Amino acid sequence: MANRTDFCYALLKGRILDGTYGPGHRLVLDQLGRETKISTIPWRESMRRLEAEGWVEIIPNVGARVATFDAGEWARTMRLLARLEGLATALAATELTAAELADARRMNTEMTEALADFDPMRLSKLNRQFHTLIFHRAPDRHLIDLLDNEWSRLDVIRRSAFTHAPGRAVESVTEHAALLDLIEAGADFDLIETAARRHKLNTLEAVTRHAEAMGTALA
Amino acid sequence: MANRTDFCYALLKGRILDGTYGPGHRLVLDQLGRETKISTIPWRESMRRLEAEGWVEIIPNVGARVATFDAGEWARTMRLLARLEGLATALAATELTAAELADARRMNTEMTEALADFDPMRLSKLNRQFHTLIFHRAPDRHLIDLLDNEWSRLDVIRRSAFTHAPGRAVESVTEHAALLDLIEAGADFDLIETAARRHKLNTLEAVTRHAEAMGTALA
DNA sequence: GAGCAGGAAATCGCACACGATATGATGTGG
DNA sequence: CCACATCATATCGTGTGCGATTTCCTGCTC
Repeated sequence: MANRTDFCYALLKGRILDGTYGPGHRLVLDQLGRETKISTIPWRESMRRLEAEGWVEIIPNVGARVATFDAGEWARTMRLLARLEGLATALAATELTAAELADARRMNTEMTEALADFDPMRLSKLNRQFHTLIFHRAPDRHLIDLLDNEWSRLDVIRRSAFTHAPGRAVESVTEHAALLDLIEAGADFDLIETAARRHKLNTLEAVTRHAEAMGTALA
Repeated sequence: MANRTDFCYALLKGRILDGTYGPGHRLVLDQLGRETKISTIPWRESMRRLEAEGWVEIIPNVGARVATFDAGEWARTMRLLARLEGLATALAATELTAAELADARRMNTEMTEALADFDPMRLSKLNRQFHTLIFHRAPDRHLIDLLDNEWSRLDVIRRSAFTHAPGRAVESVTEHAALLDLIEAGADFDLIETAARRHKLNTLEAVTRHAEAMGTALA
């Protein structure tokens, strides 16, 4: 622990991401301070940072609470992520080593297994790992940070809004394979960007269609 | 002034954006505190927020300094902005009223005047206003915040790296008009997104080409 | 003169204390 | 019974003070 502010930040963010502090949960400074024997100041500072990142809302003189996302936020995040990840994937394409691509292929194979085992939790984790492995090689630190943030946001939203489309996972694995083929073949930048964007948009559209069929408004 | 933290945040950010505190400028807590009769705590909190937004770098136990962007940051930001603004413009298209579109047209006309007057400052301001007017109508708060941040980042970077391409402004005005035509004609979402993205990428490519011709590495 | 130990100065990090503010409960007039 | 002023309580906001850490300077050793 370099300093307490970082410790508080990590603790809060961890608890928001893992659901311990759900949407709307009040974060009371004194309370956190008493529980941890850390004064309110590091807590307060960590909350400022979380606020700027969009995880917490602070109302002056009233307090902080964990951000709550409305029903449309999942769709909006996916829509944005499609563009960001399209770009990052195309940028990463020429940076990925053969070993990394092999890793990605392995993950995709594991996804097939998880699919056969009806293990959606594992599937979701692998999916994120797969894409994270790729876009983390994009030579653009800022873009990577944005992507990490949006992915985390998706995870939190998913807990409250059950987003799912039957059969989509199978297609997804196929699209992953096709994407890797493009990258290995040294395909054109725009081609890879479009494929990666399309991949995310396909999920978004599948889920939207399914939600509509179930009579649930999503946006 | 609701509270001092917000005041400090606004002051710091303003001075970073207007260049008073240039890249690398050290932000010493005690010093700011003494100058303003505000204790270090609000300063420190405002810096946490600025750090999360990417304007300031804080090194534990050492201090904060205004972020410095390397030569490639302008290009990376434009590259990202192209995608974000493409999306936002397409989203905004159906939201824009006739009055707002008329405003946008007027701004574009003013740009022609500024162009004739060789007034690059005014040109740049109008250009940002033009795009801001449009993308602020996108029904996605988070996306708008990201865009505002990236545009500000551009402004700061521009101060250190003089980015320019002769003749590009003329084309830009033409492309603006074409973009407005598409929007008014109720063109397809993808068409507008592509046009808006292309518009930004054209600037990026023009500047890159010009920089290369001048022998200046940009990326 | 290079390298390292020791110490001074600058600055950060954080606890504590108390004033300021918001919110909800209580009471009063109509 | 409702509207509104009053007050109690919870919680935030921030000034002050001091210990902790880093940095840099100095001087000793070889």
